[in-house]
Amino acid sequence: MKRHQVTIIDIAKELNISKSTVSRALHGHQDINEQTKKKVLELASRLDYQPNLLATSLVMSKSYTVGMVVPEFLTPFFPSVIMGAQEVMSKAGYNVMICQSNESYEMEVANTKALLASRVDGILASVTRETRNFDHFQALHRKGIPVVFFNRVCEELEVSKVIVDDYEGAFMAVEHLITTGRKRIAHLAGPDSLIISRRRLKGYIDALQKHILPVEEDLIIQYDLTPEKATIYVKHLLDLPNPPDALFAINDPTAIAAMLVIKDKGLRIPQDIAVVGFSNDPASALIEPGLTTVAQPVFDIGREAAYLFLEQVDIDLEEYKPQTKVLQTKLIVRGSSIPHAV
Amino acid sequence: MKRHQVTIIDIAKELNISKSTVSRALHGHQDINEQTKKKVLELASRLDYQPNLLATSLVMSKSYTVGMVVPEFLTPFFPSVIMGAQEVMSKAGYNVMICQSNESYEMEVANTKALLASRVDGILASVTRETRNFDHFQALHRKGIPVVFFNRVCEELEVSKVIVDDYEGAFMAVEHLITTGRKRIAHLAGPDSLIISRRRLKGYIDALQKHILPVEEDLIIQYDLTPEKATIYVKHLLDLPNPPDALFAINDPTAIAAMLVIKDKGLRIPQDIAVVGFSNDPASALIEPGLTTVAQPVFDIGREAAYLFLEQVDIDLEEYKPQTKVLQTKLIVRGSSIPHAV
DNA sequence: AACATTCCCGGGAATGTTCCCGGAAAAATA
DNA sequence: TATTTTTCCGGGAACATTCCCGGGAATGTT
Repeated sequence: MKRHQVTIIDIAKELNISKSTVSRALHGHQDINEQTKKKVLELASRLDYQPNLLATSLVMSKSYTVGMVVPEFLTPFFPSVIMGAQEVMSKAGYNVMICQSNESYEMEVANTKALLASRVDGILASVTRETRNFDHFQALHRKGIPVVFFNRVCEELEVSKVIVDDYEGAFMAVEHLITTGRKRIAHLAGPDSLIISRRRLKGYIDALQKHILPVEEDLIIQYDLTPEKATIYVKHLLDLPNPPDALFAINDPTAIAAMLVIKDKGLRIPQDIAVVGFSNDPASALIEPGLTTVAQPVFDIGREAAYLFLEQVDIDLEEYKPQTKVLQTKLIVRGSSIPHAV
Repeated sequence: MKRHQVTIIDIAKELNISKSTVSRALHGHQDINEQTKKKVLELASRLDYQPNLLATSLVMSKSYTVGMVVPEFLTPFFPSVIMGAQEVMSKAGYNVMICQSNESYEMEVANTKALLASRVDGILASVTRETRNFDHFQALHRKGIPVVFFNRVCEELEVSKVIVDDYEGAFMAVEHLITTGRKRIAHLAGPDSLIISRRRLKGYIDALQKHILPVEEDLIIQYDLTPEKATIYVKHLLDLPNPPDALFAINDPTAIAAMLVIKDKGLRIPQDIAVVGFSNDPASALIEPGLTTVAQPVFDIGREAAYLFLEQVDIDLEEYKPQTKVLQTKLIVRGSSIPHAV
C-alpha cells in the first residue's frame, strides 16, 4: 500500500511528542517517563515499526554487520565455518553479510568493495585460489577496518588469522600411509599461492624424510584445484611406468575425484593404491571405501575468527596486536587406506 | 589510521568546489565540465573514495540489495540456487544478502526483521520445515516489499513463486519403481506444512493408483526431515512383518540415510530393496550403488526467482500480478533402483 | 519562602548522499 | 551591442536517526 515505512517521526506526530522522546523510549534511556514510554512502545508495535538501520549506521558510523567472503560454498566446508562465525556474531549483536567469490579474484575484489560501500565494521575472509594480490584487503586495513583471515590466509598482511595445523595434519596423514606399508606416495597439491598448499606439502615432504623415503618430483603435482584437472593428473600418475601405491590429496573433493578415476581404471582401493584426503567432508564417509582424511574443526574456525574480530573492533587498530590461532586437526582412518577399516 | 572514510565533501573541499559538483562528476551527469569531472575522478581514485551506500540508500529509499533467506546451506541445493540468483542479480546491479535460518522458525523471523531493518528492496525466500505461520512475510508484502518464494513456498500468500514440478517428479520416480517390478513401495515424506511434501506425496499416491497398487498407510511415513528421525523410521519399515521392496524418499539426504541403514542391516540394494531420492545432490552419484533420483534445475530456480523479483521491483505492487513458475524435473536412474545401472 | 535538585522533554546539529532550483558566466544569436 | 541561450556551479532541503544542550515543571531541601 504505502510506499513509506513507519519512522519515529510518524510515531512522534501521532503522539504529539518529539522524535527525541520517541528515540529515548525505544532505547530505554533514563530520561523518559514510564507513561510515555509505554505509549510509544505500544504504538510502535501496533504500527509494526522497524528501525531504519541505514540511518542508525550512518549517524553512528557503525553498522553492526561484518562481511564474510568465501571462495565457494557448494562444499560444506565454508558453510560450516560461516555457521560457526554467525553463532558468536549474532550473540554479540552483529549481522553477517555473506559473499561468495566463486574462486574468482575479480569477484573477490568486487565483494570487498561492496562490503566497504555498505560500511561493514569488519571482514572475515578466505581468499580464492587465484588471489595473489592483496591490495584490496590492505586498503581495508588501512582504512581502519578489521580484517580476519581464516583457512586460506594472506601471510604478508599483519592481521589476525585462524588456521588449522596443516603441516601437522599432512604429516600425520603421510606418516599413517608410511607406517601401513606404502613406499611410493604421490601428493596432489594446490597452487603455490595458497599457504595451505605449501604447508601441507611441507608436512608431506618431512614425513617422507623422517622415514627415509625419497622425495620424487614427479610424484608431486601442484594444480589449480579444479575438478577436471584433478582427474587428468590422477590418470597421469596411474599411467606412470612406476605408479604410486598411495595418494595424498590436498582436500577431499580432490581425493574423491581421484578415487573415481582409480575405480574407473579397475584398480582396488586400498589394495592397489591407498588414498587420503583432507577436511573430512560428509561425502568422505559416504563413498566406498570410506575416505581416510584429516578432519578440521570447521565450526571452531568460524567461531575463532569471530572472536578475533570482536577483540579488535571498537579499539584503535594501532594498539591491536594481530594474533594467529592454530587449531588442531585429527586423522580419521577409513577404508581407503586400510582394508576392512570402517 | 584515520577513523573517517573519504566522503564527497572531502573531495569538494580539496578541490574548492561544492559537493553537488562532486556528486555530478561521479555520476556522469550532464551539467558538468569535462575538466572538473576529470579532476574529481582523479582525486577520488587517488584517495580511494568509496561511496557510502548507507547514505545513498537513505536518500534514495532504495538499497539495491535483496535478501535471500534459506533454511540451510550445508547441502549444495540452496547454495546452487543462491548462485543462480546472484548471477542475474549482480548483472542487474543488485547485491544479495544471504541469511540462513538453520531450519528454525524463530531465526527465519529474525532474519526477515534484520533484512527489513537493512531496508532491502525485496526478499527471496524458502521457508523452514517448522514454518506454519507466514505473518512475517505477509508484513513485508504489506509494506510494499516484493517477496518471491522458491522451492519451499507458502501457498496462501499472493506473491510470485518458483517451484519444480514435484508432483510430476514424484510420479515419474514411483512409476519407474513400479515398472521395474516393485510391488510394495514405501514413502518417506516430509511434514504436511511443506507443500513439496504434499505434492510429492500426491505424485506417489497417484502413480500407485494408476498401476492399481494399494496405497498402504503404514508404508507412508511423514517426518520432520531430521537425519536422526530418518534412520529410526527406515529401521521401523525394515522391521515390518511385510517389509517394503522399495523406498521413495522426499529428498537425497533422507534417501542416503536410508541406504546406510539398509546396508548396515545387510540387505542388498536394489535386489532386496530399491531406493529413490529427490534433488540429485552430488553425493547421490558418489554413494554405492548410485542413487536413482529426481534432478531439479537448481541454478534456474535461483535465476527465475531473481527474474520474478526484477519484474516487480520499481513498479506499484498493486498493479503486479503474481506469477508461479514451474520448472521441470528429470529422473536420473542409477544403481539403487536397477542392478548394474551406472 | 527561597533555593537546589531531579525529572522530562523539545530543538537542533550531524551523518553522507541526491536532487531540485536559481543564478552567474560564457557563448550564441539577433 | 543587446538579448537570448547554453553551460556550469553552489545552496539547501530531504532521508531517519542519535545525541547533546538547554530549559520548564515538579519535587526536595534549608
